[in-house]
Amino acid sequence: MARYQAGIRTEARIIDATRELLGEVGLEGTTLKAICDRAGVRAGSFYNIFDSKEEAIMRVVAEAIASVDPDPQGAGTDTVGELIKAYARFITGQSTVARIYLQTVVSGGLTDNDLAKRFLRHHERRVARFADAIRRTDPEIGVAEAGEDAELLLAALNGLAFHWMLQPAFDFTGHIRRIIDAHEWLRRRR
Amino acid sequence: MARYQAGIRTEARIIDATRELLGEVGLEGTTLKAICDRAGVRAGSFYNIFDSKEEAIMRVVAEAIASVDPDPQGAGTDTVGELIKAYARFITGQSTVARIYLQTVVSGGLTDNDLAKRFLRHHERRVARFADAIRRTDPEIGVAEAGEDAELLLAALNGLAFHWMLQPAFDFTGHIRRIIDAHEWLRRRR
DNA sequence: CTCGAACTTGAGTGTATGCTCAAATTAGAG
DNA sequence: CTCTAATTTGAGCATACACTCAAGTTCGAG
Repeated sequence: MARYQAGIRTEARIIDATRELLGEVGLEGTTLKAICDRAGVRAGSFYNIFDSKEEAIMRVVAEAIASVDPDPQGAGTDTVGELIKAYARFITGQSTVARIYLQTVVSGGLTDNDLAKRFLRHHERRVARFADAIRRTDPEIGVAEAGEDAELLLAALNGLAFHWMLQPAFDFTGHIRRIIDAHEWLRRRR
Repeated sequence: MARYQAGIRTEARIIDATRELLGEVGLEGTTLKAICDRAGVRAGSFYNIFDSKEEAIMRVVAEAIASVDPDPQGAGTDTVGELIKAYARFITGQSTVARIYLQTVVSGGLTDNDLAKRFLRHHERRVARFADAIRRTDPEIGVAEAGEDAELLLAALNGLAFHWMLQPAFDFTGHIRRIIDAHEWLRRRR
């Protein structure tokens, strides 16, 4: 834990370097050497501040999770459309953090139990947020149905985000508009 | 390349071991030692058959990609509902291969250019397959619109599959049914 | 300015990784 | 059975990995 200004600056450089590397080369390429080279420090400095490389990585992962919802205070007032647009802004606006979110959190969870648990808790909060927004617009639909709608929305959003990450020429925002339209149409079914 | 029966058996054991490990511990845990231990061979035997560890892994990845569509001969005749159900069967019925598909192919693509290209080609074929099925049922809709619908369907399917992989208690098939229903409803809009 | 705490370096540790290679063993054809 | 090709083993190579540690340097308070 850094106490002097110098240490605090070093800590920030290490976190920045870790974030960039996770976004560029994923978990596998984010070695201690790569982090230290990019941050301009030696391993001993790194371990003066962090107990392990994993600690630095989990800091960046936690940051990425926190970034998906840029407006936690909006809970209880926002609409589904606003939530969808906020997600789209996150994905297209902060591509490094978004890449870390998708790659490390989502798929890292397939092989890492801690990451899996962390992501599931986060996902549940996201589903609940969307379901609240759905029921606020349509109070007559049940909690379970709203939850299912929220799951489908989030699944589609995540799937589109993956495609966009792989192929930046993919028309992500166009498909986001279609999701909003489709959601509106399905509302009229009720 | 194995020529005698003994070598052919060894090759199969290595591929089986690689597949299991990729499904259980992902790319990072699939070390040469782990593969050889599980296959019951030494490294020298491995390198008598494969040029590199990567060659064995790409064999298994190619197999996973080929497995997503269990019925390539159905192209031109199948319905969207059938394609969706086939995907669901793939995900729930072969969990090791499905896990490899999602984890290695889809998200591995975020950091590996070869995997990314490979997956994008595969994804385009999948989108085209779904779009064909959509237009077969609704010939009046345009190619572009059918392609967009197909993208959304596949995005949602992939997103749900990720959730199911992370949390087997998640009601994957229930959500698949809702996707089929939603798709039918959106057809009636036209 | 001094002095102790914090930070940084450089050199190293122990272990794991993918891969090589020569000798030993097995397989398969005649 | 012989003999050659194929396969396998065991021992090792070179390198990379996360991390340690003592000495040197910088920081910050008094």
